Amino acid sequence: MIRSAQRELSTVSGKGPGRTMHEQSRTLIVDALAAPIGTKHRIQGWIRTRRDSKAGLSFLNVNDGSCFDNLQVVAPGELSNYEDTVLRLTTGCSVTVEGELVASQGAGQTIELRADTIELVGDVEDPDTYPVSAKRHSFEYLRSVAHLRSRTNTFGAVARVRHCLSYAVHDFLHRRRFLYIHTPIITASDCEGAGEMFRVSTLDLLNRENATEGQPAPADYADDFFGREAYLTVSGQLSVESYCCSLSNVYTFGPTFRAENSNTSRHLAEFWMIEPEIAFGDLADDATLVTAFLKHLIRTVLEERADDMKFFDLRIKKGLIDSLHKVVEADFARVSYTDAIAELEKAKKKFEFPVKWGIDLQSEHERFLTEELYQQPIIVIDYPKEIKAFYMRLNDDEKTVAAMDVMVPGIGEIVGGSQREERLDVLDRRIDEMGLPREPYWWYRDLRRYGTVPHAGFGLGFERMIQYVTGMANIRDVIPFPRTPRSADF
RNA sequence: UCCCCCAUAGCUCAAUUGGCAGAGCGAGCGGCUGUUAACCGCUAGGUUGUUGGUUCGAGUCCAACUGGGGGAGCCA
Repeated sequence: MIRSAQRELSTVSGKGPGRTMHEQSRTLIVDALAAPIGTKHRIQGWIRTRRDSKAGLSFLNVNDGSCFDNLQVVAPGELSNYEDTVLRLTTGCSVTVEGELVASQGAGQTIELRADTIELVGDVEDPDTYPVSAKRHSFEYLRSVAHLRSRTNTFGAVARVRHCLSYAVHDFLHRRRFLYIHTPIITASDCEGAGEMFRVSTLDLLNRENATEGQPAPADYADDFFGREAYLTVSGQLSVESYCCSLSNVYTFGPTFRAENSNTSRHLAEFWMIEPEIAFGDLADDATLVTAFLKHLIRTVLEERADDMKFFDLRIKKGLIDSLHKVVEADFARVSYTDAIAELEKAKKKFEFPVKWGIDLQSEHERFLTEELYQQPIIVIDYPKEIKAFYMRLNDDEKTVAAMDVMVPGIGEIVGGSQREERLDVLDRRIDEMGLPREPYWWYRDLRRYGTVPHAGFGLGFERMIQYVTGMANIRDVIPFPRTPRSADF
């Protein structure tokens, strides 16, 4: 596919036989901007703006997504197609430009490409209705043209930061000898216990073969594809625990699906989650890992995407870079749930939800703790067992479990984790207490019957991390094509 | 799912008590200029989200629906 697409493109630009990517004579703009003056380049990208000078030349800002900055192309009036092509280029047109890098006479940039040839690859049908014209657009509007919004500064920057973070996740864990485990997307029973699930089925619910008189027949999952009910995963954790109990340090990084009817700026029906799991480790190890992990991600983005981060700092959230630097330097505060409740009770602030030991922390409580009291990311540990999942390890006080939530200013909860209950008798007791059936967990319980080990892990919401790092207010703007209730366009 | 708010030109928004549909940006054309948030002039651009209702008359008032935003819950 790529080969033929390249051939097509090469034909359009009249450059002879097709080339594969690595043979291509194309210079990406990120490389062109770093190349020495006097070198010749062939660049390809999309026009951001065109400015004409009646001194007989035009300026084209061209972007190809390889970095934040555009390359300024100077188009001399002597070009054979200056009148009929260059002067008709509009925002969004794709072009191939060959020329020489020269020192720029203007302000805004140090170098520019003086064009020898400019070829129009793809025209813009109607500049008046081009959806991402050269003006400010609201994020709400851009969501309705999600197929084109990556051509804007903001969404290009988000995509590059997203890639950088994604790469940094693998890099950090790989270097610490974690193995990347591909846990299943389809799960066969509702035993993951993390909320509403999407059903996976090949049954035609609207046209049952055995429907009679408009009366639908009852579902019989024995006839379904898997011969039983199946769902999209809400977490890879239980699966990855099994690999943890043999390969030691492991992680998942994949799509996750929640059918919750959540309509907020920090929920998606389809999102990506990173779930490391460490063997022979406890909650303290888990907290140490998550701290180093988050710091590494932030540090990497600040270094490798300085161009995009500068933009976010300037246009999206003032002071963003400073606050991220502080996070990298300061240690995260670790506070027990019990102490956090005490702090909230002491606080002069009036909360809508009254504070009392045993309650789940509400948004307003989390915000107060991380944004006002500590003013940095905090790790709250040891929650009451009643408000946490069955698999979390029961502490010696018999009242709390070894759970942790990491909350950050502006987002709230970004990580949820725990030490897992490795004692079969305690696990069984907890399953019973929560009114869950033991049977579906047979394999999970097996892990505790055969060479059980203390282990712990956490789940990091990848999009929330991107939000935190970029300052983007809405989670729908940090994933290419967001899926939310009543919305699955593109 | 609950509460509040919104829907008018390609986009962002105006429109007086219910009385002729407006501006800025973007776009097209022209002028000026090694330009870069350019600047100056002209032009085009509308079934006011959908359906129904009240009224002599509805962008404006009422109802339902659809879509969107903010907050809450659930969570990552």
